[in-house]
Amino acid sequence: MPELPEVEIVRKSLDQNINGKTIKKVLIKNRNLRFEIAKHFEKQLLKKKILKVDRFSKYLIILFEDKSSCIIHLGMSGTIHLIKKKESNIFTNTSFYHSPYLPKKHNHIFIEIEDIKIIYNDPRRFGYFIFKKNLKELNNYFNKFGPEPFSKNFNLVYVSRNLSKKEKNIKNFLLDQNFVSGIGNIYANEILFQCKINPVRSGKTLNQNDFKNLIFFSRKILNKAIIKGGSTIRDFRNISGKQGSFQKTFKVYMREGKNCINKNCNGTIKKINISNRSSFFCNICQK
DNA sequence: AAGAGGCCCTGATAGC
DNA sequence: TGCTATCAGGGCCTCT
Repeated sequence: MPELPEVEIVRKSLDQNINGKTIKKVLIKNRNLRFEIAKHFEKQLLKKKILKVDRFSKYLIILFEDKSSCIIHLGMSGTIHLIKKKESNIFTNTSFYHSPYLPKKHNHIFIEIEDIKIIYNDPRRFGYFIFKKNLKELNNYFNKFGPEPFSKNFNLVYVSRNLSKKEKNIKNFLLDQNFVSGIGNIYANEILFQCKINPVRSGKTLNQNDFKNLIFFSRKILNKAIIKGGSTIRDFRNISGKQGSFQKTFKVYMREGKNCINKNCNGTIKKINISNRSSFFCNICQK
């Protein structure tokens, strides 16, 4: 599901609902996610007051008042669901409204935060939760990552220095989180279309104008996706069950065989495999 | 050292 | 209907 825009949508709605509240209960039904959830995880979260919900790249960061934190990665299929406590029962028991969007299977983690219950669902179990004791540990975790597209560090000098003379193709560069953080397969395809760059082009064949476009359109596409509430393919929703709409504006992703949307271009959208990921591009205007 | 590919896992869909 | 094969928004690990 989630690239940077989708994770940002989740972050925003999660922050609005749990900011300033205290964790009352943690229940883990299945510890066997991408990495096994640590033995003392429940204890580490219990009674922690939430300062804010942050995000870096495709990672959610629940920051606590004592500067400890919980990193959440949603993998390919992770979703977070939010349920509010029933008003009428608030003093009598802990029953919550049932969310119509809560799947029946694969609900692995339940966290009660005062009048809110959040539930982590993940069929493929590629996601994970990690607790970090302090800011130093948290920062160390993201040390190896490249800048987000929005960062001032993702600039012409940086891109030029990293791509020039490299054999690796530009599609794999955009997916390489050590080069730039937060772009996944959908947005990599859409960004390259806007840049008019063929995904198989190697870094060393690109010029300064290509680098400028890569920076500009990475920012533009991700920003636009965030404004549109992310992309809903398969069943992505924000934690309140609302769908995104950026998928309606896909220019190449999932458009194999269709006409290029650019006026004056007679091209057709092609689909090829690059490092086992689908790549969609116009065979004429992406050179 | 850089880069390609396998693999972790379940579910949806297509084809027979 | 039911089988099998293929593919999916990520990224870590291993091998060359």
